[in-house]
Amino acid sequence: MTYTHAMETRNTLKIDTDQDIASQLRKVGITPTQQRVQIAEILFARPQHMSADQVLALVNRDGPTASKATIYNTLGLFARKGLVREVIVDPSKVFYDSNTTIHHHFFNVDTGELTDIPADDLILNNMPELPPGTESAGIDVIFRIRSRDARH
Amino acid sequence: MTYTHAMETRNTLKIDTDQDIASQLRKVGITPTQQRVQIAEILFARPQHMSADQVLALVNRDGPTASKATIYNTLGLFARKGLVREVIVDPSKVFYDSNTTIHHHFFNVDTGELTDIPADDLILNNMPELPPGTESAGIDVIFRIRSRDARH
DNA sequence: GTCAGTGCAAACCCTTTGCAGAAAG
DNA sequence: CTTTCTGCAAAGGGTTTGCACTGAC
Repeated sequence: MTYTHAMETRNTLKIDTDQDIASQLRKVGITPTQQRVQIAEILFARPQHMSADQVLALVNRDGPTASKATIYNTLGLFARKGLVREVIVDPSKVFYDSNTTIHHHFFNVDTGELTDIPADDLILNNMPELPPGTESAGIDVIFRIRSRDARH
Repeated sequence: MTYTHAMETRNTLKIDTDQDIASQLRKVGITPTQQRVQIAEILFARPQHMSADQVLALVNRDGPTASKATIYNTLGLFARKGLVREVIVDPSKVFYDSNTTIHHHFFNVDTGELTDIPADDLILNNMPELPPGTESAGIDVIFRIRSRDARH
C-alpha cells in the first residue's frame, strides 16, 4: 500500500493506483469491485481512523457511489482479511484503523478523538498466559484521556 | 463492600446488608433508593462482569422491581461515581465490572466471555506521555482471544 | 450466463429520552 | 412539601438483513 494522497491529483496516476489497489485486493482474495477499490483508496490514502459513517460520507462526496450496506459489508470484509483493524473504544460506533502495524491508542472521551501510540512507546512485560484452548486474536491497549478543562 | 453471596440466605442479615449498602451509597453521594440498593446488591455480590440486560434480568427474577430505564440510569450513575467500571470490548453492548481494582481483561470474541487478568500479571513499561492538555481517564488492556477450534 | 456484490428500505437491538406518577427526606 | 427518582413507551442511532437488481469475469 504505497498509495499516497498526493497521487490523487493526476488522473493517469489515479488510474494506475486503482489498478495497484485492485491487485492488492486480489492478493488477499477480495474481488476488486468499483466500490471496494474506492473505499480502499480512501482508507489507505494514509494511516487513519474512520467510522463507517465517515467512510460513507467521503466515498459519496462527489455523487453517490456506494450505499451504506456496501460500506458495512466492505469494512467488515477488509477487517476479516486483515486490511484494517477494528478499534472498539466508543460504545456508539466502531472505528476502522488503516494502520495495521502494531500500535496502541489514546482515546479522548470528551472529543471522541482517537490517536496512535507507536508500539515501541509502550512495552508490555509479564504477558499473561492465554486461557487453555484459546489463541490470541489481538491485543488492544487504550489510554482513555479527558481534556483537562472538561466538566465532570 | 464486604457483602458476600452467602449473606443472602438469612433474612436478618440481608436487611443488615441492605443498610450497609445504603450507607455505602450515601458515602459516595448516591441517594439509596430501593432499586439502586437492589442493583448494588447484585453487582457487588462478587466481582463480575454484567451487561445492562443481565442486571435487568436478575433484578426482576422474582417479579418486576426495576425498569430498563432505571437499570441504565443506575449503571451510568454507579460508573460516574466509580462504583463500577465500564468495559467496552464488544461493539454491541457495554459490560459493567464490579471489580474496580486495577486489572485487565481477556475477551473471547467467539463466546463473548470476559475474564479478569490481575494487574500484576502484566507490566506496562515506557508509558507514553499524554497529549498536552489532557489527563488520564483510565487504561484498558484487552487480550482478544478466540476459541482454538472456532471457524474463521 | 453464472455467481458474487450492491442498493434500498425495513428491521434490529442496545441505549436514551420525555414526561407523568411515585418515593425519599 | 419539594426535589429527585422511577416507569413506560416511544424515539434514536449505529449496524444488519432480505431480496431484487447489477456487475465481475
